[in-house]
Amino acid sequence: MKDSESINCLDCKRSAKCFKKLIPSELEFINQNKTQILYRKGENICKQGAFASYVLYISDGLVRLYLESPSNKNINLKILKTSEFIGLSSIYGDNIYNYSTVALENSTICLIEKDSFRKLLTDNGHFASEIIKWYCENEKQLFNKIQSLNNKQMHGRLADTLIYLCNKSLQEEKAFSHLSRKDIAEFAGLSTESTVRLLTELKNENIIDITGKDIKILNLQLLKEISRRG
Amino acid sequence: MKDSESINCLDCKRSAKCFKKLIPSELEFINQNKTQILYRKGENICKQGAFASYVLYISDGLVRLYLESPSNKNINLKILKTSEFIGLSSIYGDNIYNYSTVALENSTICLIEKDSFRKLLTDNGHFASEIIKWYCENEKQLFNKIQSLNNKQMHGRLADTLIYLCNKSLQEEKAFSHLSRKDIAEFAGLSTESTVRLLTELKNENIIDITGKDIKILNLQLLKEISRRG
DNA sequence: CTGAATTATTGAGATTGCTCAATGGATTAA
DNA sequence: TTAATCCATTGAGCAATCTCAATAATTCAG
Repeated sequence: MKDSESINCLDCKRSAKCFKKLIPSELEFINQNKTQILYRKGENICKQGAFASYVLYISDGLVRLYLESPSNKNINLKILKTSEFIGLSSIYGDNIYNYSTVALENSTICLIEKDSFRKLLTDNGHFASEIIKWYCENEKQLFNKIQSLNNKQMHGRLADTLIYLCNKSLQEEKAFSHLSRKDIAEFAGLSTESTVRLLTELKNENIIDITGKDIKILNLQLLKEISRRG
Repeated sequence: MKDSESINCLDCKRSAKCFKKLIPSELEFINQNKTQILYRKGENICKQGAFASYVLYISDGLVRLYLESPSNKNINLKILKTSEFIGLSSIYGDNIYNYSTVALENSTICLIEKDSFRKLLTDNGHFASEIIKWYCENEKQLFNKIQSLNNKQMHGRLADTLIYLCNKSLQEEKAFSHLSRKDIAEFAGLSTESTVRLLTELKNENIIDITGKDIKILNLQLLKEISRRG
């Protein structure tokens, strides 16, 4: 978090690819219909089930997205970074968020009026197409998650999680420093205890290196093999 | 399947809501860039991993959509009916299908050139918005699936599956008559044997009624309670 | 109609991964 | 610094669910 002063969308240096498809008047329109808010580390940016009036855009920050369940057993779906959207899935349909998000570090979020966002979608097919690209990629990730949860046992699931969390862009964000063992477990769909046990195992086999909270993959090939075998 | 003669899109009586957003010249454009194919019961309409050049549209039929895994353990995601799309998630991104589909009964499928479909999306924001509506609904379903698989045990998962498969529109299609116990199990993410045992249990408790392949819910309230409790 | 093949059902034992409990380490507040 | 709290780790037992095997029922081809 560098500043909390509201940036004009036309000057925004952290704008997503889709915004490049807008003409100046449309960008100005968004600018008129957005608010910028600073969320502090640990604060919920949106809550599953809550009324969704805005599409959220991460102007600067790091966010964990997860599904809640009545049984108090959550599932982490992804870590979102600067220039990513939250809540695109609530543009149409029920007017509620389908998931919760929490700020992993202080984050500046742009709240864009949903109605305004919709107007841009209908007015500008190029903009809408970029959003559809996002949905395509997003769905692929959800399919991966489903396959991981349904077809793999502990080892495979944790391997999938580690491969995801160690990807280059999350490494840059030092994602692990913001995640507890419980968080990692909730990515893999495991109990915290099982996760700890497996992590120790992987460390002893020199497949990963653990330094404090940080985890580094030493043998990616082998980890991928574990993921593949399930 | 009533006929296999290619219908002109402008005359199509089974067109999805999004097509209503197209102007006649755009409909004609689709008409020029589509082919219609009859798939017989049991045939694969698309295969996960295969090259995806078309967006598929069910002109008339019933289709099961599932994810495959190397371990030969599949997951059924949904049953698609007349006027629904297959493969919308492959419009952008890798040029491959992310899932497989199989015809549950003889089905007439329209294959629409992907490039043409994309052109309509960029040209017509209202059309694109309808597709985005589809994605929103679709994502919600996937979240439900993830929550069901990750947070619930056998009873809750099977309850979810039965509630889904017994919904009014699938009832009309006699979905169960096309599904084996294994298919039901792969909806719930259970082994076939566990599924059979649980079904018998539910029948003995008069929560469902089993007549041949058909299953009817007798006590929806209780089934929902089982789903809720997980 | 009849055997062959597939699908459904049931039982018993094996396995996976969870829960609970205890302990140690780290971080925070005063 | 010292509690107090929270998080991480480890062990042991237990519960959920799968796998394997045997049998019954159904469907299908000729």
